[in-house]
Amino acid sequence: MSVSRAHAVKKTGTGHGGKRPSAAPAAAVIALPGRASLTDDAYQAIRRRILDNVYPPGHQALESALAADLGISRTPVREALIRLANEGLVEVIPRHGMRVLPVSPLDMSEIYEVLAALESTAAEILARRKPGDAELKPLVDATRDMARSLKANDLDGWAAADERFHQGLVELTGNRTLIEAVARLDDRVHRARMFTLRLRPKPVNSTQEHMAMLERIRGGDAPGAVEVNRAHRARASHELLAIFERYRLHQL
Amino acid sequence: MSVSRAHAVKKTGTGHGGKRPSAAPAAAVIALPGRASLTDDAYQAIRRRILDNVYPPGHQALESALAADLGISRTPVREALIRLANEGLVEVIPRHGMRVLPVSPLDMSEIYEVLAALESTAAEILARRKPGDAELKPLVDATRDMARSLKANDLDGWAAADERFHQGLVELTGNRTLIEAVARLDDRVHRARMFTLRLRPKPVNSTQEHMAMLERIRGGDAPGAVEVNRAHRARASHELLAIFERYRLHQL
DNA sequence: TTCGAAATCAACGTATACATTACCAAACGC
DNA sequence: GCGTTTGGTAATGTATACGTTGATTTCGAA
Repeated sequence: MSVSRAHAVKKTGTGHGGKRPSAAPAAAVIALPGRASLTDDAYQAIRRRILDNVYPPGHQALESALAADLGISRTPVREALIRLANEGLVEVIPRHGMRVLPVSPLDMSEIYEVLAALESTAAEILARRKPGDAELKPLVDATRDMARSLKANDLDGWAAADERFHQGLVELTGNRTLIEAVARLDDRVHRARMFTLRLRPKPVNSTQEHMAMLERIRGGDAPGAVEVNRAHRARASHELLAIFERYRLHQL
Repeated sequence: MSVSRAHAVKKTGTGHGGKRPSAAPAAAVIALPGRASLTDDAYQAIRRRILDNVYPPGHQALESALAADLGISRTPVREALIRLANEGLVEVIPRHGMRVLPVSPLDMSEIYEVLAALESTAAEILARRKPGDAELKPLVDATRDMARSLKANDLDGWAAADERFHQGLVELTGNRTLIEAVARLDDRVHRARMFTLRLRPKPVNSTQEHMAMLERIRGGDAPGAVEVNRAHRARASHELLAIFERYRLHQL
């Protein structure tokens, strides 16, 4: 392997001096324990732009363009793209950079099918365990916030609370594999949920359904919890797909 | 072992030798249609070694060592490791290269819980669709091969056929998201299944249970198919964990 | 004009260079 | 002797270099 020439020479002006893209923040180079590698930064940044629809479905960007945008070199960008591709958010096309993957109605329906299975299992696990009120508080709070937001006509607030409920439900199981699998799928449908938020009738049923689910869980009624969840998810999926159909949204 | 690939740029030298233009158009470097990037090659190679227990759980290897092993540079190795880490097979430890992740009994139990949910959904979907004999043939064949292998005392053959059955079951749904999720989890428990194969009593029940499942699916009995699958998976999971307990296998 | 081959060029895949950082051991102070 | 410091070093994280490749354009002949 390479002989260690180590860090002896500092003289290497050529390395950076040449075309420093002004990225190098010479000031604070102190990496505190909460260090995030540039790869992580790039991953977070790109993922967020996709989820927030800054990079809409179908959006293409070259590695070099992303690198320039983020003020870093191609290497960490490439590494971030590998992760994003693995998670199904983008596709890397050999000579055309990355492409933000659309989610077709078919994908949607597939994902919802899997999500329903996973969340039903979560509901069942919880009902079997009969969690106390303290444990269930996050879910109760989320449901209350949904109702409040809805009353205030705050759709974004409603969506956030709804996500909190579903995420909390899964997290309460403590099954990290389950949590991870759900999170991964949630990322992929996030955009579509946000998009349809304002195209559909007000989600007046959800609060009720969430409360019903909590009731079953609290009472240890596992089959009941599963059934309520299944119905809830089936309705949601159906509504979403109907909107896709109506508005001809074949690519999200 | 080096990744099989034309284009042998052997640079055994010290690595310091300067930057020879390497123009050397000596040999014809014909890229065959079956193009696999070095990253893909590295991914496949490392993954296989993990699944085959060549790199056992806990095994550590430096990026440079892997690169040397495969006869490539660190870059494609790093990219492969990112994928493997994303899939939960390895962990990348900042200054210590990669580490093959063990699967604890807890992980195991989590994964089986999720797998059971996913596969039950597959069984339900199939039963609802009432597939014809032609469609079910792969599953019937796999079950038959399981019985044969078992009779011939060919445990590896049995395991392979069993995997074919479960994989085929999921694939028949056509739900790619489901297929992918299951495959990802299967990778993580593969080693443990192989390991316990010879530590447990002969799997005499499985054939019967698979046939029962097929019967329910064929007859369109969705709840029945789900129930049989659930029982099958629960038994399998329970047996596996019991063996872990008995043999104190706390890290696979 | 149209078709195809050659030239051009952009983008990537891979290799390599470089600087930083955690770790280890030896030196050092008590 | 023992904890602390410090220099050296291995290994990584990131940047850059470079050749390959596929797309695009150019150009010539029918």
